[in-house]
Amino acid sequence: MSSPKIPALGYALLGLLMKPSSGYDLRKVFSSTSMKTYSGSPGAIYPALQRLQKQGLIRGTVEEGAGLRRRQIFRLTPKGLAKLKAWITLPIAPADLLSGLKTVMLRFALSEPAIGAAASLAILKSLETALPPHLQNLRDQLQTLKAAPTSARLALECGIRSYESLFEWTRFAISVYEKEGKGGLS
Amino acid sequence: MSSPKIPALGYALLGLLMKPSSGYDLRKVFSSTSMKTYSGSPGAIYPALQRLQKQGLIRGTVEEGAGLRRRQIFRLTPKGLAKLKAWITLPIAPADLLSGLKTVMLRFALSEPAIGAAASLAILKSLETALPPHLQNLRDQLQTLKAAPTSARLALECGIRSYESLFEWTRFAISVYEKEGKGGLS
DNA sequence: TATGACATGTAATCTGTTACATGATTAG
DNA sequence: CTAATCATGTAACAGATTACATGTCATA
Repeated sequence: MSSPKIPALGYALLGLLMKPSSGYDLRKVFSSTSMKTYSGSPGAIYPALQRLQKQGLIRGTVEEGAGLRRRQIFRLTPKGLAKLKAWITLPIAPADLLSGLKTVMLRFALSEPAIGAAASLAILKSLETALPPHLQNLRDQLQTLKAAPTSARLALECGIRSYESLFEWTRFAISVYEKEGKGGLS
Repeated sequence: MSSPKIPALGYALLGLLMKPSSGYDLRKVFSSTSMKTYSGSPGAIYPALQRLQKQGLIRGTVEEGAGLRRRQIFRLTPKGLAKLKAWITLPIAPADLLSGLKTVMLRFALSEPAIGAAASLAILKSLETALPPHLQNLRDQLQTLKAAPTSARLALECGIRSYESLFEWTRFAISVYEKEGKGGLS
């Protein structure tokens, strides 16, 4: 009925808007951090903000402080926060692993400020169980490439190593959260 | 004058067409291997093939063998092969590292069959020199995040680890090619 | 002859890129 | 006063996704 799919950029914006910001602020975040992947071009951000506002997920208010340039500050609405939380807590599908991990990592990065450490741990645990089958998949593919050019085999091996490294990171991150839990934080 | 930019999917198709194939063959490759990232949906592939043909980079011929279904086989033209080679040998820009490595890895995977082992080695060497500054960048960013939520810091650390693992792979791949070189293989 | 897999495509829609346009404010 | 930067946008265009449409061949 009422939910036109929100693209990755939209969720990135919702996540950043947990702290109220202007479009220009958001552009700066995108272009100064490793979130560049989500594109900081004005032609993407401003229309995206308008769409989110039209859907009632954010609300913009024009600042009118003395001597200030016209600046519109956007804030999450309750509905927007709910959408964001729902997206973050989505189960991790095998397809999420195939199509690059940017999306999953964005969800993880936002999980703690948006929901809490428990949600972060949940994502990590489900990553931990989703990764081994996927790795086995890739290793099987490598077997079928014995006759392929060296560069093709090496490229696949690069992918395998990167998922292995991701797996190790996952276990490390889990241990961080479990120590934190003992310490009584959050 | 005559070169409308070719998107990643276009180059992926050119690369696969070093071995003449039909659109359906290509779709199967995309959906059965880890090249799924380049989308194997018919609505993307068939228009892309038409564009490449319009640009004179590939040429399709309808197979008419007895009892066969209508199948169009596409082949690289000399112009298409030249374009592919030019793309593969492009210098590796810092921006290529930021925007995910899919593109670089595709170029590497295709480098050997398209050009030869020397081209593969060249890509690896330029990766080896491009990576350390980028890694330093990421580590600096991590320093500025000391006050950020744990999950945000961990996410960045995941990125760092994945680039470290890529760096190790690069050195490994270089050693593979250098051994091969000694062995006298092309 | 009806079903399902093969093989190719088209149409509507959405999003992002690129490049440009606009106006306000500060620095020299 | 002029130039640069801040801050926001718009317009034209290309490409991808989704869903549907078409026709052929093999099998039951």
